[in-house]
Amino acid sequence: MTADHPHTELHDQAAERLHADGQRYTPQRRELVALLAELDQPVTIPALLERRRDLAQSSAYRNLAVLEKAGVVHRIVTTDEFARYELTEDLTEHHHHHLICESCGDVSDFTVPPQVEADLEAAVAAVARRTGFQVTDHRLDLVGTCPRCTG
Amino acid sequence: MTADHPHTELHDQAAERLHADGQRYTPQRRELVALLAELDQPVTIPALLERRRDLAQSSAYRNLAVLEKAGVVHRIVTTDEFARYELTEDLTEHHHHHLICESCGDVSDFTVPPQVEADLEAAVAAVARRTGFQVTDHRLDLVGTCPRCTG
DNA sequence: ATTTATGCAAATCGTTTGCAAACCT
DNA sequence: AGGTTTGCAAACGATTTGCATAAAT
Repeated sequence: MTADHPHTELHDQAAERLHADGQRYTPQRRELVALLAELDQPVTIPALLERRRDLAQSSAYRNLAVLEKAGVVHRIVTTDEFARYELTEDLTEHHHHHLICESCGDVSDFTVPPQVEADLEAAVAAVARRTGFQVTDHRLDLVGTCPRCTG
Repeated sequence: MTADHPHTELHDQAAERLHADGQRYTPQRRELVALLAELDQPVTIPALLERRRDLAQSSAYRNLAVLEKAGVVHRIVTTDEFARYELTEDLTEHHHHHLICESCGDVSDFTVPPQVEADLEAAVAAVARRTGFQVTDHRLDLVGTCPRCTG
């Protein structure tokens, strides 16, 4: 992070959520949050470790689990063997969905028009009502081939 | 399977797709397809093995991979540690989405009204055009708690 | 006969965990 | 001091793979 702390609010919120969950916002956890904010795309743990060689693998796994439980990060499982992490939507204030590349495993974000999103929400609510399922999250993933892999 | 073969067409299609992929429709593969048709819900491999004790674990993994590559089954990865398999949509002729229970890991199917689905398709096509991403599949998952786990 | 499928047991690899040292407060 | 976090190395567990046997063509 640079000297003028562009993500102060982000870190404050992260700290608050961790404390609410009885956890500390340690330097390493802060570093993980900063890194995720910087990368702005769901990232695998190996990729995180490559970026920050000072992070111990086991601590990264443990801390991301802690951050997930506190609602600071979101864990995404795609079709490949790696889990990916990103900041939760309400921290980035950016509701979005995922483009999953079957070829390289890369995940990027996209949004749909508010109108479609609203219809989707309504349909989701209807399903919830009908089935008795308590919906906490909806995910719209597009699976296919990213431009880089298409060639 | 019963004597009057209620799923003849299903097996014919499965056989055709495997052959198109240079693979055989062996008895064990047929059994897996029959089992998936019967269960009518995405199932983990341990669950399949429990139902059919005669299936070797490694063969189940291998054959489901073969069936997936041939486009007969679809592999679903949720947040828990097990992958789940179901017949592909165009074999069951039933476009649907998934309700994923965070508590018990169970996955069930649901559909949205045709209108919403159509809007969704259109939005997806627009995203594809805009991003250059080649979309082969879209998935709408609702994550939450199923009625059984709600109590 | 030759290729392909199967089953067992062993290997693989992302992730988790035990434990001792370092770090808070 | 008392509890938490960290890092290393070892353990775990779903999935994959090597290899010898069985089946299919």
